[in-house]
Amino acid sequence: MTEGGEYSPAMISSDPFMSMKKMKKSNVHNKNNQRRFSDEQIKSLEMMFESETRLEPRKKVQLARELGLQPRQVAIWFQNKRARWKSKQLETEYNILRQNYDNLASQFESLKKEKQALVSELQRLNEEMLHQTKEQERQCCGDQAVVALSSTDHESENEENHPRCEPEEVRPEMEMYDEKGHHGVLCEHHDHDDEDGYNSNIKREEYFGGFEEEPDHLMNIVEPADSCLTSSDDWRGFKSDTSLLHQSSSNYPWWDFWS
DNA sequence: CGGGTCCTTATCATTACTTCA
DNA sequence: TTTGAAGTAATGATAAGGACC
Repeated sequence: MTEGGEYSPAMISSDPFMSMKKMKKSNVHNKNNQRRFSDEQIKSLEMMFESETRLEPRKKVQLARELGLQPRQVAIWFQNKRARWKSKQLETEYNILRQNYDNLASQFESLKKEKQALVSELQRLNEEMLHQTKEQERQCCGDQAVVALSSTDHESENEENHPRCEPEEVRPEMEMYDEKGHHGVLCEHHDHDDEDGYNSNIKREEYFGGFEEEPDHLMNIVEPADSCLTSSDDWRGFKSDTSLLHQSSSNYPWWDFWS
């Protein structure tokens, strides 16, 4: 079609199946026979749109008269503007949410690593402390060891006749708390002895179990959320749900997953 | 309830611009 | 460097269907 709004020969001959309706449809121009509005017209329309995205009929007619357009054209311009503005808004909001998500995922990863490092450090310190306890027991109970080993009633030992425990000043150091605040006191268990006759007084599996099992335990809990957070497929399917955010941030601290 | 108006959404046709051989 | 075809984004307009009066 030509700029002047006439049916071009190419239009008619190149597509014989094009309906008259469609030919007419693409042939509507304003009174100046321009297909696109002038910069001045666009500027005025934009300004009006900024102040109100919907035009009152009276204003529409007035604006159309000022710009030399049909009221219908102004209405259509506003319709298109609203629709396209809306989709742009959606895109912008999506990008913002996406950026927020990326930041959170990144923070989550660093915290996860930091937490893992702290757990390892805690485990190392526990083992070191255990070692020190053994050393102290060896030193302070060395003389009694002979007596203890010579006893024939080894199985019937109980708390009362078991004075070989740590000196008082050591006990507080043996008290431990895991991440949940569960209290673990070394030397409270006397369930079994080590092969070398030394009662470790600790069920290591019980005390460290939480830590040793932790990777799997943690993964069982964290991974689904993790994969959900990092999977682009899931992301695409993710519905923005602010109640979820509120739940996780206020009612249900996310760090509880880690304990 | 039917008609008119306006809206949203999807789509079309055209223009202007960019890319690339 | 120039040029023309192909691709693409922007834009003005229409149609369908729904909501409201």
